[in-house]
Amino acid sequence: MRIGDLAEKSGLSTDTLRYYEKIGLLPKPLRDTAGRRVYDQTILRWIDFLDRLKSTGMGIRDRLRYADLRTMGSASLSSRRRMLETHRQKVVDDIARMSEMLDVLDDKIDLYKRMEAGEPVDPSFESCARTEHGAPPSLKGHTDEQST
Amino acid sequence: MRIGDLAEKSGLSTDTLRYYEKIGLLPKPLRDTAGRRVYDQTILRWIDFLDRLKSTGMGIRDRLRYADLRTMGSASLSSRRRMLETHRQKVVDDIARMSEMLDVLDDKIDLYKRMEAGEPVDPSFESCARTEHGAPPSLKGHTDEQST
DNA sequence: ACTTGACCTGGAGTGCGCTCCAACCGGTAA
DNA sequence: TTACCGGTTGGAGCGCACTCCAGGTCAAGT
Repeated sequence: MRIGDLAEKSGLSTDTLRYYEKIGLLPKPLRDTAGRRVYDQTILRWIDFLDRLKSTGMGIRDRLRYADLRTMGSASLSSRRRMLETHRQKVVDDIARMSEMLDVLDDKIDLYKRMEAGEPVDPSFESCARTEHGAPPSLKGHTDEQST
Repeated sequence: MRIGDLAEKSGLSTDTLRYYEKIGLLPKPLRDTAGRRVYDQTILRWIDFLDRLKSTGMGIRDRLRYADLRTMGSASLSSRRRMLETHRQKVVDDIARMSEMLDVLDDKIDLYKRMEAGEPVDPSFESCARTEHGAPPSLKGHTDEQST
């Protein structure tokens, strides 16, 4: 498997694969007689896991640290577990934040729909108190142009 | 309310507030006689909403576009609604991806705990087939050093 | 009167994460 | 043989989102 095949299978560009190798995220692969990188299938699992770490918000530093620990073998097992547990908590927190935002968005989308329908809406009585809608009692007469 | 107070209340730095103003995310505030920015309380709701958009993965371009639409008033209501609906779907997808990752992490953390306890573990039989653990039948004898 | 501190502007610098490029090399097919 | 294709390297460039700094103004407190 050469770098082009791996790019296709992994969804990363050849440039990105070489970049990941350069910074140490990917192990240095074997080379064929012409000096070209030759990959084993197993690298795909590692890339997939790296992608997951990245797409769930782990930065390059931590991914690099995890990759380094991985090369150290079983001696680093507990360090890696602790990293994953820390990351797990971040993911849990992120899911909570995302879910909250979903409520905010639903309220807002609903409000906009009602306004588009020409329904008279007083933002002060909107259910969602944590968006920029929902004026406090002290503010009166603000319109969507000011608050949204 | 001056920029320092707003920074404290919003959690953004004064530099960031000025930067947001420069690129157009925040409306240009009034100035006092000395040329200093004076903010109204209502800006806090807008900043909070911008923060939410950002922290749920909306990039600066789209936030800028939304901010621009906002300044156009009610004429942009349906465009804004469509943007929010698009973003809502992204958030839903993100939550799904995060939740999936949670399962992956739980499996992996559990595996590591068992390995730390000295329990013999054959990664081939691991429950989680979508991580870099869980070798396909064709691969045999790979150890954590190769696969994790 | 002087000092302190918050503010002002414009512009440079930073870190992340790629992405692109020039210039080159080697194997294969017409 | 020639042309092409897919690799190789090192290094430059880019978009995002700030962050920091120099050098200045102004208002208020001692």
